[in-house]
Amino acid sequence: MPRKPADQTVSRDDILQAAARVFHHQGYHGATMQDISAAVGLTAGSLYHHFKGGKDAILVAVLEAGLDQVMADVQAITEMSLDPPEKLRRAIQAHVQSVTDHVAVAALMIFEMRTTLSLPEVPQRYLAQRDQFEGLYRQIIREGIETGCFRPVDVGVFTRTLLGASNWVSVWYRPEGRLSGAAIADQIADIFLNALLPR
Amino acid sequence: MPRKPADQTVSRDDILQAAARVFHHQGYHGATMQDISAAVGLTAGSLYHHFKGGKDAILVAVLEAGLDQVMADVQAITEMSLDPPEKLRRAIQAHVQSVTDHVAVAALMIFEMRTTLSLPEVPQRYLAQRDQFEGLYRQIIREGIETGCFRPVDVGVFTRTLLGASNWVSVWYRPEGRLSGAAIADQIADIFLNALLPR
Amino acid sequence: MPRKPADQTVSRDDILQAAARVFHHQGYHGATMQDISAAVGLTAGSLYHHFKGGKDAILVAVLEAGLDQVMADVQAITEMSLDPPEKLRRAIQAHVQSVTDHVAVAALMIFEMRTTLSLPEVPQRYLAQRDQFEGLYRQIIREGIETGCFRPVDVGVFTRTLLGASNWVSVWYRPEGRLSGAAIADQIADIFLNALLPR
Amino acid sequence: MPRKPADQTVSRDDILQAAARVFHHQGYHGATMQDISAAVGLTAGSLYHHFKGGKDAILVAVLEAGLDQVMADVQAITEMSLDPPEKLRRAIQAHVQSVTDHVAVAALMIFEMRTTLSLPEVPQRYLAQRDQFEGLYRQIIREGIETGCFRPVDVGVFTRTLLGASNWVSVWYRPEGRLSGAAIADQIADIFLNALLPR
DNA sequence: CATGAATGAGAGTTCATTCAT
DNA sequence: GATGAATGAACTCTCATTCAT
Repeated sequence: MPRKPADQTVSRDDILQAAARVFHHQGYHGATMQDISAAVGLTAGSLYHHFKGGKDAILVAVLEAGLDQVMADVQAITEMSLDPPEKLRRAIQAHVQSVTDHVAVAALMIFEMRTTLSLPEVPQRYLAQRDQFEGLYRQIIREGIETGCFRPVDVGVFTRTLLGASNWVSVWYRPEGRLSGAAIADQIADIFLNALLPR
Repeated sequence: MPRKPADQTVSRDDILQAAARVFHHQGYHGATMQDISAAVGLTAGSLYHHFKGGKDAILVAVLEAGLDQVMADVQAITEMSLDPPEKLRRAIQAHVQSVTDHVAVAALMIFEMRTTLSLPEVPQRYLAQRDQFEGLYRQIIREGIETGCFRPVDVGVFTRTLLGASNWVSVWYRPEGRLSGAAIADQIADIFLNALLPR
Repeated sequence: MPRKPADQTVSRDDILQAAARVFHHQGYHGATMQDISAAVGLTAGSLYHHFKGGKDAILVAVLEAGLDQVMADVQAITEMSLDPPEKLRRAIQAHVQSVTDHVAVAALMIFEMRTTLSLPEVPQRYLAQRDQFEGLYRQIIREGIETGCFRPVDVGVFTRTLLGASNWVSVWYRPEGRLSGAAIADQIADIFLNALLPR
Repeated sequence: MPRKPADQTVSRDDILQAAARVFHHQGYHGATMQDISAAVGLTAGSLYHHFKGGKDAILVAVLEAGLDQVMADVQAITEMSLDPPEKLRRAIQAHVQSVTDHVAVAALMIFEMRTTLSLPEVPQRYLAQRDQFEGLYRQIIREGIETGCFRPVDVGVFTRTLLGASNWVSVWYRPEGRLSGAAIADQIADIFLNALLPR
């Protein structure tokens, strides 16, 4: 018994976006398929027509899409011919702005990363890409130290400190807040650049 | 890591520790009352003799205990008569070491903070304490800027950047890793102190 | 085994055959409307243009067609003027060969006969025809006993024993096996004829 | 919110018996966990306390228990020192009576044997035991032919014919019917013994 | 005729929680 | 205090079926 003369057909991307929102508000476990389907104007059963894999698959798809995007942004910067400080600054800015622009997805990457994703086999690719992303930062920092632009620091610790701080923005950023995403991005870039300044 | 003092009566603290471990491994939602009770040598039903409130209450208790502890450590430092840089360094060191010493609990503070805790009414006190904790850092930084020890930065952004980085340690720290908790703590303190150095 | 006459219009019989195959492989409940429609080159919804009654109706149609056919074969034989032993032999041969020639349908008659068909009202006619089919055998045997060709046996038990054995062929017959359908049919006829031999 | 001061504790065997009944009446797919649990005086969820494996596991357990039992009965007879005709007679009698005594389970062995059991990996053992059971009959018949007690027949076809007929009893036997299980068993044994009589 | 989007009912399962013993 | 049987609510997922296009 169908109904709904359909305002518009539902696309796979509509679902991904709705799911990101719902997951963000209620958490993966707190969100039901009903919540997600309602957010896109369907009933729970109908979701499975558009998205074969079920709840897990939706989460993974959301995360992969999100990561693909930041990854692309940051990678583009690493391939520019800039000196390490400038490269790092722009990378951080791009990264943080990406976080503020897509808080829902960014938050998911943090909060559903561990237990939700550790069981299945699917997201192996996702985790690999995460490491690769971290590698981009490590590379810039290593270069900067070698060329003397940066003072010597433990690359591993520094990179993760930087990543933790940047990701964390998704926890406290509020679109209606005092500072714009860009402003925050600048500030954070500034903090870490200063931290690397040779004395 | 002793599990059970063997045939001894089970204390409330035994449960808290076991729960922290189980929650850390499987996540709050992935952990069943059975898992927790088994980890402490009881059956699920018996847990309710110790924790009236059930699963939620256990999580909140774990988190509150954890936060109380870090809070005490850091607060003690803020009350010492030290100059802001030294105070900040010691605070960060204490904080990060607390994270590495109790990774399970620290990780829970991050991962179960949002959706798990947003529904009930109980943890209002917990959230308040979190803010208070953040306030300790803000205070130090503000002081440092006013006295000219630190270069001027946006206190809000800086504090959260610092907190994000410190909390994030619970995600990547491995006891058997290359660096000790103390070493990591030193490095992170170093990074943020440098970031505040007036030019 | 042709599946689809390629781009030709789909006939009601195509569906019946495909359905028989699919039901046989996966069982009635294990087979979805998609499976059936795919086997005939349609989408699920389109099946309803051909079979108003849905899945149930398809099964019933398959079974009725199958039963009609065996029924006709066996009935033709009963109407010949042969002595009971010869009549029985030919009936069994026809029946068993019909089973080996249409294993899928024959198996359905066994496996979906009970629970699947007991609920609805439709197949009343089908069940009546089954009884009638059994009656054909009973008649031959009764005649044989009365004329002294067969030793006296309990007609009811004997008939059902015979039917059980013949139907059961659909369970173990393999087209690529050691014995042809005809050979098996001969053997089984032989067994039951011998069983009826007066001592 | 438990209720039920419990007339008696529910045993694993209670469940198996209830399940056999329910499966028999409604078929495996037609039976819900609610039906089964209700038949034993529980709610659906409670079944999982007593039977970890779910619906599949229940069916398999029912079947295995059933097969174990017939197997034991028949095997005991094959080990007696009797001449082949007597051995076969008693085996058939035991088998058929076992069928009439446990119609529900016997019917399940037929009707849920194929599609229901073909998917999982568990019942491999069950299927193996089925073959072994068939082997018992084959052995007796082979012996009888070799010793000249039986006329030569195709052992494979004969055995399956015999098994089909015996199993089929579960389809038409009615406890309240004209003939007792024992009487039916005698008749069927009689039929097949006669069929093997050397001319 | 055929499609495919959509539905809605229902099934199996899991689990926090309770309470008599 | 501890147990374990029992509950019941929820949730994910499947599928026959319908209907606008």
